[in-house]
Amino acid sequence: MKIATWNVNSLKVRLPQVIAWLQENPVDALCLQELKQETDKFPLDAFKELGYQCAWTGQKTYNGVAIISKQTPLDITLNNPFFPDEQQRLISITVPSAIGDIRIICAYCPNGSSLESDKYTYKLEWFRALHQYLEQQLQKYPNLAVLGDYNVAPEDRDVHDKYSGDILVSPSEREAFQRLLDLGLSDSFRLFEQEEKSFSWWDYRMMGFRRNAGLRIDHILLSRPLRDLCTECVIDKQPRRNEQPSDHTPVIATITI
DNA sequence: ATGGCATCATTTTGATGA
Repeated sequence: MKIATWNVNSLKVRLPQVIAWLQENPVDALCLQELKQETDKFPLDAFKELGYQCAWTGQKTYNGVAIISKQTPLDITLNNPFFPDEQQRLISITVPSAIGDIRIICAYCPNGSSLESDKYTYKLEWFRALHQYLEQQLQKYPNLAVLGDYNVAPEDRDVHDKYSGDILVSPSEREAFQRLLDLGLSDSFRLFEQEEKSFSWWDYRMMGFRRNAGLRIDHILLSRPLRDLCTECVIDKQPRRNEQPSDHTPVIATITI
């Protein structure tokens, strides 16, 4: 099976690209972030026509997450039960498979803005609560996949040379990300040999993509049983070359079940 | 030091993102 994550930066604007991508890449599950669309505006029919089912939660203007899946999503959980939050950033589903149920979690982690910002405090609190939720989920679901925009570049090799900011790479953010791995999750991209300077996001400004001035902040984390079955993880740069692209591009993991 | 681009909401400018 293949599972993927893509921050689309407005599903309304990007829907034709998402549909085209799914036709080219008929993954079993696609996690979307930054729908920027109210829940009742979700384009369910467009995905149904492709034979997909959906679980989603949205809000006006900001955030919003969805999981598009071939299997019927079961046990849909919106948000984090340990962290009351107006912002729609987290959704979980369960799908059946030959190795038993697989829990798929789609996350749009906060950006943080700057280290001095209240949004940064919120980001770290959000990660702490995510840690608590994943710890509980791992006990319940041994086959766990957590996909999304983490807004953390875990290591220096995940950051282009000229990046001058401290947000997304600060020690506290990296520690928060590492603490998720310490639960027994693996960054699937790093299970395999990869090209140097592999990124999943490029700034719209200053020709970021053309210069490959990017960051790797979109990740697929896998629990041990799924990690052992994971045979590939790739970043698909093609959608970033589209007209009117998202600033993020999809990451895809293959799990050979 | 700042803005640079894109999106959204309400406008001729601001908030947010990363």
